[in-house]
Amino acid sequence: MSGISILWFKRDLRLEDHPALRQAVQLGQPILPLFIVEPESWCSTSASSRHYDFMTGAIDGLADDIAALGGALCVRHGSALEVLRRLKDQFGHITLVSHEETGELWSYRRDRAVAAWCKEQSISWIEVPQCAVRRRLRTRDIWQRQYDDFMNHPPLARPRDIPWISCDSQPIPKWSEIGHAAELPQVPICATRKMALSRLDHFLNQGAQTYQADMSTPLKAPQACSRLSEYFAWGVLSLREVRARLDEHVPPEPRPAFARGYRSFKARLAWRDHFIQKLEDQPDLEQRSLHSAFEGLRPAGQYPDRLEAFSLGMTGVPFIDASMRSLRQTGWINFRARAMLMSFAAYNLWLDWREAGHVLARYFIDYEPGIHWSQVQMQAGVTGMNTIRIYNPVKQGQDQDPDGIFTRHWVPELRDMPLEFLQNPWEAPLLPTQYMPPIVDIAASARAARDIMWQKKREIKGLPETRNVIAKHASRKRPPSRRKNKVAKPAPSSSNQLSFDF
DNA sequence: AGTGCAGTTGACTTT
DNA sequence: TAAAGTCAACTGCAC
Repeated sequence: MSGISILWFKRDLRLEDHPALRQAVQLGQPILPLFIVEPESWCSTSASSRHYDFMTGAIDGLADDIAALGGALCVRHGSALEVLRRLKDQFGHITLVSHEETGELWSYRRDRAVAAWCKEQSISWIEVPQCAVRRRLRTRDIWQRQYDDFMNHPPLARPRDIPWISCDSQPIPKWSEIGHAAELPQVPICATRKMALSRLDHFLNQGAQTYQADMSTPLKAPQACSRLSEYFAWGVLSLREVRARLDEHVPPEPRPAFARGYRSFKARLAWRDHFIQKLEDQPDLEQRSLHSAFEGLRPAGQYPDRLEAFSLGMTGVPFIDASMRSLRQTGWINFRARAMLMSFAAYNLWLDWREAGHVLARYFIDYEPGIHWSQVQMQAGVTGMNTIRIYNPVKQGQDQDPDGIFTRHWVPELRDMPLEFLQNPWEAPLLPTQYMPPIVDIAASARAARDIMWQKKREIKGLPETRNVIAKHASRKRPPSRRKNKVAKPAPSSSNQLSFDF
């Protein structure tokens, strides 16, 4: 039987270390490389023009790489099922090969529809994992071993002599023709593999040295962090390639700081798959609280003015506004600031986690559904298994931006505010005239949120659902915190004896 | 060189 | 990846 293999690219836009490509080559049939611009994807509430621009750039890069090997990427626009139907009509016998996607709910449903269609048409669809996340994971107990097994396998070399075939391609639509969300400020985007590799080099030789010290400082984090997340999100770079490079790289000056940076970074790579696995195990993670007790706690649509102020960085809380404006303008901010922003939205502003989560998703150029919704739920305290962490934006500002340079840069209204009151200008003897008063009382709102959240936590303690969530999703690495041994007290020296310690 | 005391530090617990 | 509270040990200082 003479058929073709369709290599369906999704969020795996590369040829290096590409398990699905390897699989397609092994089938021995001509390979049609395909990417589908799916309208459903781009009318998602989480989607934004900056993701689209990045995807477009990555597609261009992939098309160039395929062209360099004598092939041509076929780009089609439309629903995946429709596009695949037409290709089936055109080519007759097809085999579908792709990576196992862990994405938003619409993509889960689309994959189920495609799978059903394949079954009905007797088409074989081979899905291969491209990271350590596993479909139908039975237990979290084996997670660590499974992660190591995958990551310790050497990256797959790009196959030689790929038997490409091609068919006519469609132009990629403009964002205005396909997107729903309002256009955001333009951010500089370079989605090429070349840029990804140059950032990796920079991290290996420079960033790693100050990674741990600077990653939470908004002013220094952009240089100290790897800045590879957006490439991971679209699969321009694989985690395994990066992990391999880390392991073989010799620091320029072997110093403990580099070793610490590498170790810490590697741990974060592992956390990535750990969080994506949660979405794999719970495909509606973006819509439903992991623990049902927290559903309906903060009704959506309750505070449209607060949501708007949050989105624009106009809350009157300096470090929140500085972080939000910076994120909105650049598409990236360090992890700690992300956590703080979500905490502020969920606790101080008491916004529904989905509403705030959508705003952040659209801003993050590196939006990755599995990490994002796991993190949003965790920071909003609705998983039923993580502790409640309420950030104090005044304290965070003082700790993370001690000189106030970052805050003043993004909130120029406070240019002349003395450092002492920069993070809490409402307490200054001379109130700012340009800058708005805070839209909520930070201390009062945090206290109210804390009381409600801990009350809920007490209510659900030990319930079957609570146990189930922990069994299904909790990390097994650390056993439940045990009381540490107290330092043995020295025997109380009975007054004057034995005290001749000259 | 000890005693009493206020203030600080750090480890640990609670929310 | 939090912040606030508790408690005991420690520090500096006056006497």
